[in-house]
Amino acid sequence: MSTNDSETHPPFAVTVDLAVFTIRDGAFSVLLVERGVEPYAGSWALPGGFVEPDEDAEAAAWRELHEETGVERFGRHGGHLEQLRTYSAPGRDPRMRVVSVAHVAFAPDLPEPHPGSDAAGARWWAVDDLLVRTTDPEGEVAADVPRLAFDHAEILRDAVERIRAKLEYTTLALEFVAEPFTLPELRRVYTAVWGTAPDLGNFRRKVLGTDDFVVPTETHGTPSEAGGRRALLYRRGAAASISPPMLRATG
Amino acid sequence: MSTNDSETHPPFAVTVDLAVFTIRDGAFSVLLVERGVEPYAGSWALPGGFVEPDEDAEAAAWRELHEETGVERFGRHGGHLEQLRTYSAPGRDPRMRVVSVAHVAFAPDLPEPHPGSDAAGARWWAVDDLLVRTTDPEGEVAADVPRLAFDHAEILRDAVERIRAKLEYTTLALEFVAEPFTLPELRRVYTAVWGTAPDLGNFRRKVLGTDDFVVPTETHGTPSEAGGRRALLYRRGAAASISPPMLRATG
DNA sequence: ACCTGTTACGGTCATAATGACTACAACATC
DNA sequence: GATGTTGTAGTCATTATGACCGTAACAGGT
Repeated sequence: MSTNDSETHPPFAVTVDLAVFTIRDGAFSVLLVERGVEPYAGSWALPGGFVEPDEDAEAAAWRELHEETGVERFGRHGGHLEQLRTYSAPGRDPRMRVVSVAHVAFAPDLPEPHPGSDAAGARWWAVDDLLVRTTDPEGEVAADVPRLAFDHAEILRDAVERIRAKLEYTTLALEFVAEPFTLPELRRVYTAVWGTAPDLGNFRRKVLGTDDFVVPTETHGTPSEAGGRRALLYRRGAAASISPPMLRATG
Repeated sequence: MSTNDSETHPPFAVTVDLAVFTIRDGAFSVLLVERGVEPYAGSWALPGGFVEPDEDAEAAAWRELHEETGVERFGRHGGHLEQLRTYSAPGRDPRMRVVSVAHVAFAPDLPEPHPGSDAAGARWWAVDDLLVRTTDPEGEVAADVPRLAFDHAEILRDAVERIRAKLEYTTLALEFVAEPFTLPELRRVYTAVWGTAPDLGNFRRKVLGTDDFVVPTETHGTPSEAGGRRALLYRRGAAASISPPMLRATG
């Protein structure tokens, strides 16, 4: 703000919306709440709420995340929250003029959420199903997969694309796994988010070749139910970016 | 927004701020306005203003851009405007609670701006000077280089980094030049924005090797004052991304 | 103890892309 | 026509990638 100080400044409500992601049973999943009040009562939407007078948008996002999922600020379990972008179309909320600062958050397999005060329900949904439902008119998904309220389908699309892109050139995939973790576990993050599995050997070479991406431990993981050799355990390294980037399937 | 509908929603003012960039005399430059009213009267700031009830943030950004610079929506001269991020710290404006949706815009060498209604002045500043002034306590710059009002120094830093990064993997550099243009002209964009000059031959190889980045014409440019061979003229191609990216100096 | 299926790990090899150069062509000016 | 400047084209070693393959380590059954 800088000019027009003496003019009227129309009042807005400012909210935050959250696209909270995790990997559940190998599926890239997002948290939705079932709205208990109008508008869109009974519909599913991204969790969110109003920004309070004494907090900025990110603090509000953390607070809402806690209220909706019981998640504290992520500890050594990993996890990440960042601003996505702001949605401000005049008609996006039928009640009044609402500007929403959308955020993206994700963490390793989070607990089942418990609905907030005025939400009728809360659960994880597979991202792919939601995207098919909201994009493809006659996509093949389970009948109970919902459409999203407000402009949340657009927010979800943007959030997913942001995460898919950021996996390429940052180490954010680390925030999807709990320490300690194995390389195959980390690879499963990329597989779930991108929908395609990076080559096993090449993935190892890239991750281990990037300085301080992961830090090896001395111990080995527990054998998976399917048997097989036990993988070495790693911890998150301090590196934040990958260069050159690890690109998704070329096509 | 989704939950807590029945609670109070504190009123906010919503503004847009613009970081408008261009290349002037080979220097990466940003537009600032001198504030004519309190707070920060006499200080320099990014142009901006309040969002009106019937427009979204991007429309408000276009409107403010026009009011401040006289620039219409960019025509065949190139140019680009996109949302950067939203700044919402409680104390960022001393008068009241203001949330600002910052935008980044740029275009080929724009005309001299004419100050808006309640701005005392408006002019282009070299980005490097401003960054030195606001970052390095005792940096070596001309004495008249200002500090920025509000949190605009932070916004400027974020905007600059966004543009520098986007030049690597998109064709946005094209929006800094007017058609038709020569490859050396296009290279000067990268040189100005990054502060380092990409190798001449390698730059050619990359640009010409990227499908539909630029489209050659039949004619040649005018000889520069320093003489030398006349470069071939090109037009902007339809390609939007560069892959693999063109990276800045490795160090 | 041995076989079998499964998973992790460590390599190879051709190909693509890059960084650093060098040689040459086309202009202006003296 | 000599000289300086700038654009264009090509070389070559190095790096990174994609697509493999072979082997090691484990579980479970026979």
